[in-house]
Order: sequence, then C-alpha cells, then structure tokens
Amino acid sequence: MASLGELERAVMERLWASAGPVSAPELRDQLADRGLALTTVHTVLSRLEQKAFVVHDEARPRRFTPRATREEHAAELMSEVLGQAADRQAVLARFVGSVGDDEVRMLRELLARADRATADPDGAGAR
Amino acid sequence: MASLGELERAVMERLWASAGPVSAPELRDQLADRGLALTTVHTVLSRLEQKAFVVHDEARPRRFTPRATREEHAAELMSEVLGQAADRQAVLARFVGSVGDDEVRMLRELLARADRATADPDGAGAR
DNA sequence: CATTATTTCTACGAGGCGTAGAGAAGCGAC
DNA sequence: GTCGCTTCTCTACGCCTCGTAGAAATAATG
Repeated sequence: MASLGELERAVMERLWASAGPVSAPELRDQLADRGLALTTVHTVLSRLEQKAFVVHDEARPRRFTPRATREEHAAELMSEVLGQAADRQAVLARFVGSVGDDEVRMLRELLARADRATADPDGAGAR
Repeated sequence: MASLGELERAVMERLWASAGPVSAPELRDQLADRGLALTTVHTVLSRLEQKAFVVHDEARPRRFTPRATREEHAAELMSEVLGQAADRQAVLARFVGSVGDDEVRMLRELLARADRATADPDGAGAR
C-alpha cells in the first residue's frame, strides 16, 4: 500500500474524524493552525485520490470521503505486513508477545466470536 | 519506524536470509544480478545503520548483522500500526476478519500458550 | 614499501511531498 | 447576463530520501 506524508496523514485524520464528507475549504479551516493555502489542500487531496485513499462526489464544492475507515486502513496495513512474511506463525508469535494484555484479551474475545460464526454462519443462534 | 527503499529492503532480505554476519563484498556478490559497485553497498549499509536496522562488528572487513530478525521486524511493524490506532479493538476485529483460517488457528494456539504462561510464569509446569 | 581491498566522504539525479501561484471555471447577487 | 468571489486545475519549485557511484583515505598483504 502507498504510504502517506505528514500532511497527507493529517488530512486523512481529519477526514476519518469527520462524520460525513468534507470539502477542501472545510479542511483548510480545520487545519487552520497550519495556515495552508486552499490550493495546497487541493493538491494534497488530489494526491490522496491518486493513491486511492479518498474519493470525491460531484457536488460543488467537491466533498471528500475516505475510501476506508481508519480501522480498516490499520487492519489492512497489518494484514499486508503479515502477508508478506514467510513464517507467519513466528511473526504472529512475536506480535502476540509484544502486544499488551488488553489487546490479548480483545483477540481472545474476537477469536471466540469468530468461532461461533464459523459453527453458525448465519448467526441465527446468537440472535 | 523508518521505512526502507527498494535496495535497502533487498539488502535486509539478504542479511535476514544469512545465517551469520555478512560483509559488504559478500553482499555485493550476492546481489550480483544488480551489478552494484561496492561503494553503493557501503552507502546502503551505512544508511541502514543510521536507521538502526543493522549493526556491524569491528572485524576487517566489517561484517553486518540485522538488528532484529525478519519476524521481529514484521511483528514490530504490526504492533506499531496497532499502537497508533485509537480504537484497537475495531482494528483487531478487522484484522482477524481479514486474515485467513490458518492465521486464525495460529492465533488461537498462541493465545492458549500465552494463557498457560500467565497462569504459570516460570513455565515450570510445562517442562 | 607497493599494490590491492576496504572504508569514508561527497555528490548527483530521480521521485515524493509540502507548498503555493496563475489561470480557468462555477456560483450567487444584482 | 455581468461582476466579483469561491473553487478547481495545472504547473512549479525547493527539500528530502534513495539509488548510484567516484575520489580520497585507510588498512591489509605480499
């Protein structure tokens, strides 16, 4: 996956933090502390679009939406790293070992849920 | 964590694939298909050292060793991505959902092991 | 010591990214 | 419909990273 520069990341954070689509002028205002010109925001947005991080609608002014949620993006990155590894088990072992107790608990719970979903694909028994 | 360029990554792969420390001339030979000058290899190695990806000994010629194994590195990357996320549970949920059955099995096994380790920190009961 | 191998220092070109101006195009007020 | 403001597109430029390597210094070896 393409990586993001500093400003690109900041813009993505704003988009992710927003409930709905956001226009370039709105982004410029939300990033007012940086004192960016509107055209700068436009440039960054078009680069983010090239990298398939955002899409825009046809409204005027154009409003931009992230292609994935922040969480989807993070999970994609993690999967990508894992997927490139030859010895996935070793990677996962290190990962589980390095992550905090909270995360281990979360994983356990998620795996238990995945278990139920596998045994009962429609989830009928859980409703 | 700093990211790696194309050649930098190729060099790391070579180092990871090697049993022990590797010298610059050896690396040049192992990457012979690229036809690199020895100085190019040196430059890359010193950049990798700046980024703390490798260390070298004091022998002559200098021999280079990765700071972490390939698996440690991958796990670090994954932890880093997860660590930066606000909603880790959501990220982990997506991650578990996107990963294959094999990986889910591995995770289950690893968590079970972590369980035993927690209940029995010295691992005495497992020996 | 002379020659060869290694290491360090410096540099340069390409590409990514932060930055923004110039000019075109759309939109609301009159 | 024209005017003025807002937005959008195109182009550019400087900095930094990375692939690349020469030149010069230093170490090893016969």
